[in-house]
Amino acid sequence: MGRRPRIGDVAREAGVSKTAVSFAFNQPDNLNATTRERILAVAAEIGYRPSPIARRLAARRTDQIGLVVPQSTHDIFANPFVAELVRGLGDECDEQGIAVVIVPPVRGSIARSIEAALVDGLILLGLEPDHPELELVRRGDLPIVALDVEAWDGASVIAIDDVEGARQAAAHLRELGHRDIVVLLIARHPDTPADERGGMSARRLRGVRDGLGLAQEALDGQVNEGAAALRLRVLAVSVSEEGGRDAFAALAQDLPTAIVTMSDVVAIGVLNAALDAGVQVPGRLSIIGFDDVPAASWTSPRLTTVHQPIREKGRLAARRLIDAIRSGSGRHSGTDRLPTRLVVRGSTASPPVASAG
Amino acid sequence: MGRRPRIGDVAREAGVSKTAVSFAFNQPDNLNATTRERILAVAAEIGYRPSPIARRLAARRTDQIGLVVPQSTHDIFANPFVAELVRGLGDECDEQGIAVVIVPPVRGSIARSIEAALVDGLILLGLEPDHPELELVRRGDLPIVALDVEAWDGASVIAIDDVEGARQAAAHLRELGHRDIVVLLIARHPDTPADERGGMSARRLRGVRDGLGLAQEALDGQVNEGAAALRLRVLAVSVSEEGGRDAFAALAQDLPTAIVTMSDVVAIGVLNAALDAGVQVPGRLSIIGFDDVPAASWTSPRLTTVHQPIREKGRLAARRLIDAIRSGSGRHSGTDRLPTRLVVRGSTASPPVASAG
DNA sequence: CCGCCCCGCTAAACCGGTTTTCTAAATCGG
DNA sequence: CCGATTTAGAAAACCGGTTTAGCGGGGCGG
Repeated sequence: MGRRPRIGDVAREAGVSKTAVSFAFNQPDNLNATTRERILAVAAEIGYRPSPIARRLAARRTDQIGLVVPQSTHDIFANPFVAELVRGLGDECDEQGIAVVIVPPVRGSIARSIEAALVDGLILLGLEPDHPELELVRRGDLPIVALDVEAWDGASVIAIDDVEGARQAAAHLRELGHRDIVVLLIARHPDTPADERGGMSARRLRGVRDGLGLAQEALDGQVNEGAAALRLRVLAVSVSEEGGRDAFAALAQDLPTAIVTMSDVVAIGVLNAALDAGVQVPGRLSIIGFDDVPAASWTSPRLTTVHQPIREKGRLAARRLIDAIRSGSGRHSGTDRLPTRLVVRGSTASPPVASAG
Repeated sequence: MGRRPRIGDVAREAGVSKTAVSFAFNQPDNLNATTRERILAVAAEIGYRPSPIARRLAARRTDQIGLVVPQSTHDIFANPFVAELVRGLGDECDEQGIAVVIVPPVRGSIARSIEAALVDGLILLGLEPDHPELELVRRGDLPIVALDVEAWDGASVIAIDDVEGARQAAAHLRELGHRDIVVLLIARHPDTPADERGGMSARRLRGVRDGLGLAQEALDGQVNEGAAALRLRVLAVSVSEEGGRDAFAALAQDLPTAIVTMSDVVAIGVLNAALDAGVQVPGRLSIIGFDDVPAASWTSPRLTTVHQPIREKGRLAARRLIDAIRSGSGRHSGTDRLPTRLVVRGSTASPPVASAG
């Protein structure tokens, strides 16, 4: 008899039916006050608590939503952006009594973890609509909200104005007079050299080229003749401080006058590596971040960065998803595009007057 | 017929029993290869996918663990410590195919959210064993791991050497010659003025007093006569950059020469407020953090702080919890105490020679 | 006094799977 | 050729609740 008490145990002990016990917990008004009290007393006495899983099975809802991420929890949460996003999700979910569960790939397969996820809906971060492992999601009936994609059939999209943000960043550098610039894109997979073909990186790169006044066909961007010679290099790095440090190390032999990154944490890595190497920021090297996470204004110099409303993004994603879940249709759609803006702080300045090389 | 296909639909369509369908997915060896293929083909065709909830009900496990936090997700994730902890949890959980769900209070009640949590076990953060709302947890049969408590009956504990860490921080200040020090404790609830009675704050405060060579009875710590006059003030702040800024503002009229905090994010807030106010760090004001989150070495000056192995703590918590769940007994115990150590960086120095007042 | 409705509760169906028990047919050894 | 195993899958019980349909009795209006 050491097992967990079930609803039947309470019923027997209180001399009522299972229905009555269920009513006592969920629809008290269906019961005479005396009976209800007796049932609750018995339940308390034998330590009965309705099983959450059984409850959720019958209710056909889990009251949980999943945040699907393309990499391990370890890697993903190295980016302060994600913590901010979760804060935003929490704003909406805590209020609605919905729990957030993290859904990273399990043994390399994101399909597997989604398949097993105990959720009523999904928020997709860092995943493009044509991702091979998402066939199941595309055909499935689970409501989803996709973050930072161009469009997603049958799902709501929360995006930002990537192109404009990147354009402003690049224009800022151009106005300062930079002619030797490196763009650090985000490496989706460490093996993929860069992701210029589609998705967020492509959009932002387009914005950078536009802001620099470059033709878009200069895809490999070696040396490009503008007014003066303009040199644009593109690298892909992993999204972490380490990634930024690695990029700096790789560039140390032939440092540009400005580096524009697609993530503050990468920018911070570049900044720290530069400071460690005795390279002056912004005197010798200008750095631009992206996201405007809180830590972007904790550095010295504080980071010039493209601001996006991360928490608002999370809050909105949760709200759209919950709406879709409640409406019950499964398929839904619509795009919310949130504004970006360049925040000029201390990590950018004009390039050094005598540029070697 | 627009409803989601169930196991029975597949069975009927394939001309087999529900058992066979279940076997096809879970115990393929029990089935003839031909039959299995046919079942899987039918399942794929009609888009059948076993219901995760029903599965988990029958299995009597959710394959989820909860991270119970005492405040809203919004507030909790403002502290980079939490993101680091989650990274650690992920190291273990991702590998084991266990999902992590965040369990914040729902409408102010943490008991309610725990009651509804779809989990096999809980990790308790920032909660003391005598918390009034945890009666259910204490009596319940759910395995739990408590973080940063002295002891927890029937549960595993992962803790650090708080006292020694705080002692080292204080001793460091004493050696530098500071005689006017403020300690910023963590305000558990905004209304509670300080939490000196028990728990982590009490332990760390004890460590600080010890490191300063003060008698422990000087609990209200106004002015205290040591070798030279030693002034120790204690404040409680909320754990966020804002909390640190607020504390600085409150102290601006009567600034100490050193502030020791119980959280890096608070220290960063103090630092930023000081820099904004033109107060030199560490020249005029020394600041010590606690935790050594990554951001502690992103500031300038970099933060002197008490290091604790946060990710290791998370990893170990997850491991202990999963072990307890697998062992099935429910009750378990044991304490892992992880080391702390003072990391001296740039935010501490000797106090200014001519100390006004 | 009769029929109707409402109250308070029960029995049974249901949520959607897994697992145990069991049986018919096929295989095996002797 | 016969009894003992093994194989392949079916039937039914089970996981632990919620929900629907329904029933007996009391109060009410007519």
